[in-house]
Amino acid sequence: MTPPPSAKQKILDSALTIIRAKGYEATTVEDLCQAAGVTKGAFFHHFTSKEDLAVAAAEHWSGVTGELFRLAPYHRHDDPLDRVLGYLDFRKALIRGTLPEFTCLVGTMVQETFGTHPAIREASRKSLVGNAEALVQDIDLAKKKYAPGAAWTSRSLALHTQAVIQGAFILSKACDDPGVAMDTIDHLRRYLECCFKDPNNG
Amino acid sequence: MTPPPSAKQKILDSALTIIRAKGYEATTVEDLCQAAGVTKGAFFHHFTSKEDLAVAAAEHWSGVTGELFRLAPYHRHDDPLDRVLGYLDFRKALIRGTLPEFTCLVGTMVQETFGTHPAIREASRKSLVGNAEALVQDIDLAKKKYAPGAAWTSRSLALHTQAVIQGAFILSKACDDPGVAMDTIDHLRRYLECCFKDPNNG
DNA sequence: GACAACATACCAACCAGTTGGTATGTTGTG
DNA sequence: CACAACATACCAACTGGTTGGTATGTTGTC
Repeated sequence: MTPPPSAKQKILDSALTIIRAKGYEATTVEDLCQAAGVTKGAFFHHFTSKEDLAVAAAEHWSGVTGELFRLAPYHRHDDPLDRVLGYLDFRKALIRGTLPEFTCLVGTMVQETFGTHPAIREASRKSLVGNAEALVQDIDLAKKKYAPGAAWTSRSLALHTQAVIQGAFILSKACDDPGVAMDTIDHLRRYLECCFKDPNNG
Repeated sequence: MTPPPSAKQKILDSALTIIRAKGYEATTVEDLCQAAGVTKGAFFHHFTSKEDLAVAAAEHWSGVTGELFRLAPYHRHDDPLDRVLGYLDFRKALIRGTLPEFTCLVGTMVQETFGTHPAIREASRKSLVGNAEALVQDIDLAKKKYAPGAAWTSRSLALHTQAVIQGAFILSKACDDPGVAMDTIDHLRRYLECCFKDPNNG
């Protein structure tokens, strides 16, 4: 049924894991080849450079996570605010296992490469902003319903959710404790409830 | 009066700038030596390894930023909530110049090294948690005054502020736009106001 | 047989760390 | 004070292993 995974797919899948565990610079091409079970010839057949692989990995990440959120159950709620809060509950539920398993590839990469690899920065930006944009519509509907006069924009609040989630990962990494990320998402959820409770807030 | 800066100090100061711009792994020992105007011999006289330098740089960073916040004007407010909000205004005001100039050294380093360099992770944790702990007392006083029955702990909220600020930097790096970080700090400020407005919130 | 998908063998550049040395204090002692 | 013994701060040159990337096969398939 499913065709055997090609070398390209195996490299991309390995990249998600290894770069999240070691970072972009510390990950060598040979690390990726070994994890994928292919040779360097195969690697440079499919990618022109290590940077090219990182850009492709960011796009692969966008595809994987985009699909994950698109199919998630929180979209079933009738109320747009329930969908927004359900997104946060879903993000919190994803925090399990080891840190490299639940933290964000593009957040990790952009931290290292924003000043040195513009192509990776841009691919990371697209992924992060794409996640935010998937939220804007529901935030906008909830705003019209519950807080039409609020000072903040839906786009700004959507970007804020992504920033908080990224920050939660950094603190978790520093403390080597997934619980710190969960606590921060709890605070974020409380903020959103607050945003939609009183239209004069903000 | 002030003695000429020693090689060690020059290396540490250079490290703050260069590691923030390029990340830990991409920064070479020679990069640091060149920026500091010293030789590799001097480097390895003062630091046993590149990792050792990173730990020392994180501690240097803690000292520099700790002093900056300790001397900042927001402590003058009589009301503890004003001091907490004043801290956020101060953090926002620090966002100027280029990204490597205002983003956080330890947040950058821990992202790359949490799984590979435990000593750097621990030094980064101490710096981040230290920043949070400097806030806990004022948050606690404000909580007793304005929201004694709130569900959240002062420590958890203090850690949350640090997480949001770190996340703000990541989004700014991805978008190559300091304004994104400012917007996120505005949201954080609104959240804190909300936390202390109604003791039933949370 | 032409072309894509790989594998093998290899290289030049780079990089963390070493070596062997000099110059300038500092300290203990008669 | 004088002077030996030692420590600190620093430098220039070198090294051995690593790394991104290349050049050249080989193999399966249309």
